[in-house]
Amino acid sequence: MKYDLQLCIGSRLRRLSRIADRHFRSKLSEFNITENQMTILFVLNKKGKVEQGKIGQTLVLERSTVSRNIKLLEKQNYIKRTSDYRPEIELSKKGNELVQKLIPLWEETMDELISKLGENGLTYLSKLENSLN
Amino acid sequence: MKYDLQLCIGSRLRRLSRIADRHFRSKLSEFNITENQMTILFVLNKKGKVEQGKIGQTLVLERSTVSRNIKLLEKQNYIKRTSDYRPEIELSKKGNELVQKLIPLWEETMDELISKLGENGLTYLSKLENSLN
DNA sequence: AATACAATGTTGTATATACAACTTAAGAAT
DNA sequence: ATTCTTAAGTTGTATATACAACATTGTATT
Repeated sequence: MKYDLQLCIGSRLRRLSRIADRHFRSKLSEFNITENQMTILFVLNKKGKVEQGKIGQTLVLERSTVSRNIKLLEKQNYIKRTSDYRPEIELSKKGNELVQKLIPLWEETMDELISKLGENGLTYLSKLENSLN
Repeated sequence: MKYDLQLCIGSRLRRLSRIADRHFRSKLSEFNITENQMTILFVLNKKGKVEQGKIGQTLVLERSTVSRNIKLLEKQNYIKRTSDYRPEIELSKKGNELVQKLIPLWEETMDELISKLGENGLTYLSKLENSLN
């Protein structure tokens, strides 16, 4: 083999994302949401009322993934949607309150991860993102 | 917020792994296996007959994930297992033949990705791995 | 050897994701 | 305005993963 198996870029990136997710998830156990749902709530917090598709566009998520997550978040009354088709989504009051609780936890996790990654870690991550598209 | 949402390390690593996976997957459409199963086959190709747990250890995969993948690979007769409990796994003849076909495709994909990542990309990835644990 | 504990494997449940098929609406072209 | 095309949303199916519960087997202690 030209490269060693351990070099497999796919397998390694998958592993890295599992590690990072574990950090975030450990802070979310008391809330009934996932890491992914957290980032969706943050998008809504930042952008206000947006079309559903805009969320996927921001986070580069599949339409189906967004669709299902929206449904899960709505079930817990964290978001509101306007029309039936091509709805606009926004945080509910309850969702807003949740976001206020989540932000410090997310920041703690980011602090943890950044301290692990070191000063240059974020730069490396950005460089990977810039080249991989 | 202390950090910008777009900086979320979890969300970004998830996205990167999706991108890399897409590259590998596009080469796998004619075979009935996934990226993850491919790496498992490669582990078996490299290590020969191993305990199932060793696979998870090598790739840092959950026991349940390995268990289910083994089952899927066995269903297609790509691997053989010895005993019933705590089995030893190895490639079948058919599995070996598949691996021989997969290796060049995997290498092509690695070439693609490495050319995108640039010379330093792999170094950055390694640094991320070394710091994130 | 018998018991207790630890490691390993399996299975159930829930979400993440890909991809395809389908539905519905919006916009363009006439 | 009607028709056509395209974009967006939903849903079905399959795997990836986490986590918990459970089963099985090895190992250590006595």
